[in-house]
Formats: sequence, structure tokens, C-alpha cells
Amino acid sequence: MSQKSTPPRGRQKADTARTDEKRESILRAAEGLFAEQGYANTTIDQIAQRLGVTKPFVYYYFHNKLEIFEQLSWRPAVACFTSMDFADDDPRPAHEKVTEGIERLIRATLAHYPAAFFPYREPQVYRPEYLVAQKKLANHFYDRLCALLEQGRSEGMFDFDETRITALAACSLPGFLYNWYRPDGRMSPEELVQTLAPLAWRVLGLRRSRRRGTGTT
Amino acid sequence: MSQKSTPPRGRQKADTARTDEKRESILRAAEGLFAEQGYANTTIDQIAQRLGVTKPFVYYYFHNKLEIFEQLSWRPAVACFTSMDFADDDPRPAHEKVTEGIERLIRATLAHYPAAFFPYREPQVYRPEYLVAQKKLANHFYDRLCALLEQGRSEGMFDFDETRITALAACSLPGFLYNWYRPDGRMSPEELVQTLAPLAWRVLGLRRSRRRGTGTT
DNA sequence: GAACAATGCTACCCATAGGTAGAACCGACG
DNA sequence: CGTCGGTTCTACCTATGGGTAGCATTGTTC
Repeated sequence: MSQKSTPPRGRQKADTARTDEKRESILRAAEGLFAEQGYANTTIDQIAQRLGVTKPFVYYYFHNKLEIFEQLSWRPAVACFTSMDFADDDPRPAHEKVTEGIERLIRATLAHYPAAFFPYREPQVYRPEYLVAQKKLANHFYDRLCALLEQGRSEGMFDFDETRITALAACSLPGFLYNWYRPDGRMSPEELVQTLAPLAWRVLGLRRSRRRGTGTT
Repeated sequence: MSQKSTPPRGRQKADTARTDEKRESILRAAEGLFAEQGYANTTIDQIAQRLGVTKPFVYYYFHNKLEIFEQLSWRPAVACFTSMDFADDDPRPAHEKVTEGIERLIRATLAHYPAAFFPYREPQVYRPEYLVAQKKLANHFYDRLCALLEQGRSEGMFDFDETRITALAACSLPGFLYNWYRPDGRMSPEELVQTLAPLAWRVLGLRRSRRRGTGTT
């Protein structure tokens, strides 16, 4: 409540490198368990057990279970929802920013697997304050994307009717990844980015010129 | 175990119209609560309370909490994953079946809101047997879709490289709806179908000819 | 209107798991 | 070598909620 103001509550003890490491190890253990079993089915005991420690160890570094979940969720959310940020003086045309932004979004989503998918799967777990902050991030992202889409369309590079729905439709591809992506699949994350991004661009009605890697064979 | 063989376990008592109605009323109440709060955060007491009855009332019609959730999930899953089924003697070309199948999928997804999204959100809740059966449904759907896609491609009507990924990408649009669709939104379900389906078709590289409703303005 | 089955309730059990008190350990520093 | 602060443990508390036993009620049938 009195901390950093960002939803993942601030740290509690001295911020030495050693304590940070331990906190991270807890987060990593928790991430796997939450992904496999969901929030409610994962117990603090399981998290501790996976690290070879006991429950109070975990509670020494986190106030409660929810704090772990929210901290796990926050970094991926920031990473994904800043994918459409570009420097003010970036000279590229809108459609290039959009195509790169979508690549970034897919890349960030995969890089933060599986925690990136927690908000999609269990939104009801978070505190209202957290959801408000996350919503703000998401709006930031979609507002920028929509602005770029309309700019690109006015420049004749995109073709669509409903801006917001088109944006959501394009972002469905990375968003739905959580439902079928497996890290041990045959494609590397970067290959997947290169495969999926052009498919997302198609949703936007991107002009065929300069499109890479979507021809037959 | 000895019942209908489909995962949602069979009925327990006499199947009169009256008992069916009550079962349905329980399912409806549970559906809303599960959607709002998630499976684990929803109690049988809440379901009973919403109906103005008590907990044993619910347990008279269902063996346990999970049975309610699985029965709620099953019908939507069947409805969605049969969207790509066509009569053996259906004479239409593959690409027409695909475009209609995708419309059907979106329509079914919206028609079964919000239960259609339960498997996406809380797959870890179900019994393994249920998941196996659901997987079978999903495979059925994607196998048909992939076959039609490759057929349509060979007929020059689609343009893509990776069949399976393209199929998944197109189905991401309805799949991701659970993340932003609200029944009280400005579009009617059918309008949304008509808006979203053409966007999904684009993912498939559908030839521009005969495409409806995607021009600028 | 008596008897019986189907239905719904009150009252309860108990396993689970989040969270904590307070003792014990351990390393650093004097 | 003793003490002190930070760290981790053992042992425990307790609220919650899934699930049930058994009684009450209702309605149907003869």
C-alpha cells in the first residue's frame, strides 16, 4: 500500500543480491506450478517443496500467495504491452512500426512463457487494483496500435473497417498462443515469430508489397 | 463410469421434465458464477444461494462440483468443434466449406458464451478422462479444417505455408474472444460474426475474389 | 386419508491449505 | 568467544468449503 505504486507490491526486506536471488528462485518455482495446476490448486507447500525449503521460507520473502502471482504476472504484462512503443523521432511509416510491433509482441509473449498467459487464464485471481493497472497497460498498447493502424490505412498500407476489432483480431494470434504453444515443439520461438507475424499482418489488410515469407512453398 | 460414455457423466435420477428443468437451472446459475469467479472461487453454497435453495439441493442433482463444470463445458465444446463437419455429399468447394465453417465456429462460440471459454481458462480443472475426450473433439475439428485448407490451397483458393499453424492462427480469433467479448457490447453477436469471420479468412490467404465486407469504409 | 417415494432441508464432519508464533540456527563483528 | 541481527525451521491455529447423514416435507396413488 505504501510502496512503489505499481501493483506488484514493493520489496519487504533489505534488497541485497542474495535476497533477490532467493526471491527469484521462489518466483521461478511458483511460475511452473501455477502454469501446470492453476493458482488455486497450487499450494505454498508445493512451491517450498520444489525448492527444498519450508513454507515460512516463502513467507519470509513474500507477504502472501497473491503477491507471488501478481509479481510473476507484472513483468510479462509490461514487456508485452510496451511492444507498440516507439521513439518520438522514429521516422518510419506507421505500417512498418505496426509490423515490427506485432513481431515484438509475439516475441515478448513467447519470451515470458508461461507467466505471460496468467492474466488471460485467471483474471479473477488478481486484486482490483492490479487489474486496473493492467488495464491501463493494455489500453496504452491498443491505443497506440489503433492510432498507427488508422495512420497506416490513410497512407494506403492497410485495409480494414473496424479499427479496434481489427487490432484485437490481430493480437488474438499471440494471445491465443497460450492455448497451443509448447516450448518443446518443433519450432524455435524465433521461427514461430517469423511464421506467425506475417499471418497477423494479413488480418490488418497489409498491402502485399514488401511482405516477406508468405508465398506458397 | 457406467453411463453415457461421453465425459459428462450421465444422469443419476429419473429423467423427468421437472428434474431436467432443475438441473438446467443449477447449470445456468453455476455458469454465471464460474465465469465471474473461476472454478475454485465458486462455492456450491453460492450456486444454491443464487437459486434460493440449499447445498443438498444441488447435490441431489449432481454428484459433485466437478460434474457441474464438466457438463457445462461439454455442450459448447461439441457445438464448436463440429463446426467444420459437412455432409459427405456436400458439393461445395473446399474454400467455401472453410469460410462457412469459420462463421459457424464464431457463431457457436458466441452462442455458448461464457461456458465455451471454460476449457481455455481452466483446463487444469477437468479430469484426465474429460480432457482426453475434449482433445479428441478438437483433433476432429482441426484435422478436418487442415484437410480442407490443403484442398483449397491446391485449388488455388488459399495461400499459406504451415497448415496446422495457419489453422490455429485463424481459430485464434474466435478463441481469443473470451478475452474481450462482452454480451452487452455495441455489436450483436451476428454482427460480430460478420465482422470477425472475414478477418479470419484473411489469415488463410483467401483469394480476394468473392470476399464480402472488407473494403475501406 | 394412509403409505410410500421423491425431494429438500438442518446440522454436521473433516481435510486442506493459507498464514503465524516463536524457537533455533548461523554468520558477522567486536 | 559472546552477542546480535538476519534467516529458516518446527509446530501450530483456523477459516473455508466440499460433501454427507438423516430428518422433514410434499405430493401422488390407491
